Amino acid sequence: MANQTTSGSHRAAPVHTDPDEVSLLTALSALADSVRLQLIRELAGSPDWTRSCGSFDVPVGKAALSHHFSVLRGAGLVEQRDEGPKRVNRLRREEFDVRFPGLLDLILRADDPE
Amino acid sequence: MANQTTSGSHRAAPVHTDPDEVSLLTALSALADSVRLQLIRELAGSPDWTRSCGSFDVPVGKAALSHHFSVLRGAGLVEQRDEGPKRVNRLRREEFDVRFPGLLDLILRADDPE
DNA sequence: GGCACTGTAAGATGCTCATCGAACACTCGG
DNA sequence: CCGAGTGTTCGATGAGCATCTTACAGTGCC
Repeated sequence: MANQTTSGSHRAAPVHTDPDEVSLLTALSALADSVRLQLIRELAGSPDWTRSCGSFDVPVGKAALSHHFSVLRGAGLVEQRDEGPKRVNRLRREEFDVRFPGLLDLILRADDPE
Repeated sequence: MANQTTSGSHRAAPVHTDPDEVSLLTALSALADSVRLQLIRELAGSPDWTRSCGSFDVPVGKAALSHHFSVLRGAGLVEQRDEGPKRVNRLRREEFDVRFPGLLDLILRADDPE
């Protein structure tokens, strides 16, 4: 079989959406959730491809977690790749920033009034 | 009666929230709605204090419309003032931009892929 | 004062979505 | 080949929210 970039996996590849095809409403809806914000921030604090889905400290079960990553993929925010039994993540900084300039920076910088 | 800045109104003044007190999640949630996006865009295209609530071309009844404006006020996006029987609006561009730099510009510029 | 106009408040409804539990699929190491 | 670890899918559940209808409260004009 064609040797894939990652390392041959026989699993169903995760479905990605290019940021260019994402509507503003979709992007905002994806970001308007505390769990997903937390995921993005935590992901931003780690090097690319170093964090598996289960390695995030969020207060939801793994089913919900899987759902959230699906939403983030659909919004062009996260890219995933299978690495052995794990699915590792990468924040699509540049690409997303081209589509929605400044939005990601805003999310990562914002200090909330609490 | 005390002549107010606007012009004396005996009505309950609309409750506003300062953008500084708005959390990122609140702002994003307020923006993650097609009707409210439409309101903001239409409002941005008109001079301040020239648009009454009922003057917007959105596909909802006036009760829902009133609700949406309430959400926008709570997110520090819109300021309202009573002018006679009407309630006129103003987009809080500068103030909101200080709290969330670039966000409003992003919303107003974004061309959706359709 | 009465009436049209404008917007809010309250209650009901329906839909979307975040969540969970359980079952399943895949990978890797013994 | 089994078993532990990882993640997805499915069905169900519950909460939140956008919406509507109806009723109500101001405002201004005749």
